[in-house]
Amino acid sequence: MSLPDMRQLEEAALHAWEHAFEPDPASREKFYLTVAYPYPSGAMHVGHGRTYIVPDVIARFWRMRGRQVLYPMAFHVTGAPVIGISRRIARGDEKAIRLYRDLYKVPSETLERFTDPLEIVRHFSEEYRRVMTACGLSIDWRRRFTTVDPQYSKFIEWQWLHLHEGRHVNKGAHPVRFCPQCDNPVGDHDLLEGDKAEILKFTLVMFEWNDSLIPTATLRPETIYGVTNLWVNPDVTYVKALVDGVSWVVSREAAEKLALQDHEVTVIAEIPGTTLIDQVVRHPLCGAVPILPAKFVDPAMASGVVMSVPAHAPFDYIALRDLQAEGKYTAISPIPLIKVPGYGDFPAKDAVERAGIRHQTDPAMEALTQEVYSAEFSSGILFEQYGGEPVRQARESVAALMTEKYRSAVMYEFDTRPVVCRCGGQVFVKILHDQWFLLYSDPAWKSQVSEHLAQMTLVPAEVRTEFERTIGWLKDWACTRRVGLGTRLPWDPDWLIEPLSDSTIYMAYYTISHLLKECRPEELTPEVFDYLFLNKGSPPAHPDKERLDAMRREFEYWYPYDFRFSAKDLISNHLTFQLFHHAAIFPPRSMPRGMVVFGMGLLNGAKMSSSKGNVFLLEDAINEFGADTVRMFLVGSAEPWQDFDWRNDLVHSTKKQIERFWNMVQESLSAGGETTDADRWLLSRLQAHIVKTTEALERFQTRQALQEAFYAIDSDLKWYRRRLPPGMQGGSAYRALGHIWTRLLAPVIPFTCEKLWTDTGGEGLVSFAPWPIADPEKTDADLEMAEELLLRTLEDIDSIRRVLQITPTLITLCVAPSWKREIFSAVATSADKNTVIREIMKDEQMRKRGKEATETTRQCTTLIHRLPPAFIEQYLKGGINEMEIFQNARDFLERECAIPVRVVDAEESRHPRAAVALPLKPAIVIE
RNA sequence: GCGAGUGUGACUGAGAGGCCAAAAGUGACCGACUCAAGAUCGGUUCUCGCAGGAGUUCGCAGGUUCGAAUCCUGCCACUCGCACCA
Repeated sequence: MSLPDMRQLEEAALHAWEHAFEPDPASREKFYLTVAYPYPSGAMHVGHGRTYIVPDVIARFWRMRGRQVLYPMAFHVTGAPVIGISRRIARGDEKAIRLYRDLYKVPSETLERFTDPLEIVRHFSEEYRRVMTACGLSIDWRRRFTTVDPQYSKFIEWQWLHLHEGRHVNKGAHPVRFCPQCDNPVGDHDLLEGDKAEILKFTLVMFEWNDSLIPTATLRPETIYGVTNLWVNPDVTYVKALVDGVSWVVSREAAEKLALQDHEVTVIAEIPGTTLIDQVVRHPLCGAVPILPAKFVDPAMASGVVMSVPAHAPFDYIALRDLQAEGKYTAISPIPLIKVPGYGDFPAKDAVERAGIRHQTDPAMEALTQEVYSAEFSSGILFEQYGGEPVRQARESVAALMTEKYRSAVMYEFDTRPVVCRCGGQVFVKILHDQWFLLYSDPAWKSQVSEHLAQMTLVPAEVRTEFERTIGWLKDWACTRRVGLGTRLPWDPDWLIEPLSDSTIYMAYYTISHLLKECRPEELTPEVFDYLFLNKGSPPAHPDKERLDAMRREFEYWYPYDFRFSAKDLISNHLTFQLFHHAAIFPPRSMPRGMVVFGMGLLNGAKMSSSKGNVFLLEDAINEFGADTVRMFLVGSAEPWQDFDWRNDLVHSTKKQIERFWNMVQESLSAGGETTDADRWLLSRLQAHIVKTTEALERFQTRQALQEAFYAIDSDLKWYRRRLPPGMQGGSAYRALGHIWTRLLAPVIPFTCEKLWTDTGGEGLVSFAPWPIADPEKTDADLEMAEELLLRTLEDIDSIRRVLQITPTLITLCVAPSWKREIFSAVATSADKNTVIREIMKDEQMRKRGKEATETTRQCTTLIHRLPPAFIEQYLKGGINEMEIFQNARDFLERECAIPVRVVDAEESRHPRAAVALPLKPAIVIE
């Protein structure tokens, strides 16, 4: 059988598909699906392939179901990454150049132009489009755009004016990780060290010392009432600095940090730690206390000075105890202030003693501190004289009081240090000003989103809890940037809109993007978009009202989108953000309907990663295996939401399977017109496969669909061929099957099927051919059961022969007699297995058989348990005549067994084994 | 650490209280066809068994049930997310 020339076949199909997938509003029902548009900063690998191919399979399926299907694509180019890449390439960074030249195979003359960031996205978006087309994606390329198109910017401006009006954006100060060397905030992925570090908010408690203030940093301001002393590290050099005009004493490091946190700082003098020891300081809430020496005080931690609450802080307790053991400061005793269940007056002391800790440096100290802190926070209550509030509340109220009356300030610090930037510099906390925030923390907004989420279809269902959690967890999002590509904030043009924030409702933009290209950007005022998307106001005085109305119709027709497809790592940002923005901008009838969340990709068992070079480029895969093979492998190796593993050996075998399919359909073209039982059986089975394939695709189960549409039919054909009379190549059903089979597989392997469709006499493109519909008339359950019975019997014969050591010369099948069938039916229909035997024995004929009858009842009970319920149900309907089935199939059975086969009624046989015959399980006698 | 999810035979992966020794595909082995290799086709692939059977398995340890890969509890391992970044 000649194999298809895939390349030629692909070219022919691509030619036929040109402009075929450019849907306009129609009277038919629509199906609008979107994917997260790519950021084209590198070449596509096979992982990307799946992201776009799975939705394409779904798109093609619904198109064949008669829907008007829209599958658009665009390119996300806003943000900073390409700027970084172009800089690295410009400065000759080896690693970047290797990645682009060797892995992504960018020609050197193109690479030279990559010093311009726009060249990078231009190059790769062209590549994306080329490769996506080669994959057979049924995308409407007329609607393609990039996020720096001037029309798109107008759309973003419109959206943001609404967000502003709706009070969803606000300006504020915000602490961020900041690298003074880079002069920029640093994200997680920019850190060499300390990527787990969180920013903690300390309260600076101001102690007075001579003409200066000594700020001690604490997370527990309420413990001020129990302060017995301060701790200062005698080995550290402190500084006296003017902070906003007031003299403070802090560590040198602290002075630098404070300068980044909204303070004007001038260092005046150095003060050795030793100078501070034994000095006396005052605070209105605890009176005068001395400064004591402690080595554990870290100058890099917040202000470098801490207050000591030995009753409640294990570190403080043990440090004081150690000093007192040397006979120093014996006059100081811990001051309790919090009542905690499970502890005495001095929780720190209890904890230390319970844990048997002897020394400050004991590694268990951290955990112990945490234990005491959490206990006090969750169930501690301040003593009456300190207000009697639970710690939880007191923490807030005491901090507020100190800020208001006692000059306390806030200082941010990391919980773990050091934090190091990719450039090697130390990272600090800086307070950014004038930053704009999307107020995702707004409870009203959150609940609006939650309510909508409850009505959405989510696939797989398990992701719902993750979405719910994300909605609850989201805090305000800093949504503006100073650097990068993007649209400027309309009311504050010094800021650029952050790239995740400009990609939230662009699915609406697709509906009109092809028509917008004709519009001059300056015509696209907010009123125009209000009219288009919100049906607000009358059409503004626009030079081309007809075009506006055409756009309105597009939007009204397509929106809302039916499904959005995206990888699961986007749940906690993009996928949830877009719900917030839809809720803020659109009325309920335009809200998204569903989302499908994908798993991640592996390559030969290891995580795919461009930076590690562990990628397989999609274009290479297509060239090597053919687009259909790549498609079939990607949708067939795992369901969309599962992680999948690209393995070359499995891809190879996928290619062979497509070839087998091709051969079988070609072969079916020459099949004869005779109709045998096997043909009726094949058609009957096919109806079920049609139903199951359809249901699977409706649920996005592409793997399941392929299992039914390919492997299940394939294995039916194996049996079919076995059943055909010798010499017969294939009957009428085989021929009919080819025509249907081609359509069932068309969404997955459209290139191959386009050609086969033509060959099998289909009209037009298979891409638009009607999806097969199961014909219940063709289903014959009795026939299917008869074949199943034959198969089971053959298996039984086989398993006997395997253990048998004689060479058999004759097989006798002994069919169960009618009285056994009666018992079988009685057992199968009885509700109570315990009384059934009594019922049976009421019959006189059965009583005569005595022990034989009870034994048969027992055997039937066991057998019924072991057979599929559907099988038994069908048997009870009465259309099965075992004797007839086996008699009719005698030729077949003899062929299979290669020895004579006799079929008799069990009662006619004198062989002792004949007695074990049961309905659906004839006794087999091999001699 | 916190949150969500996953853990099945050599591998990928069905399975959602009795049809389960557990689908399908891959791999491996054996046969057929070939001068031969490949492709293709047929068979076998947990252990034992001279009659269609029995035994031991579904991350680990318990529990519920007449009965558990499937339900519950605990533990272990892996994946994803934890934000100013696409």
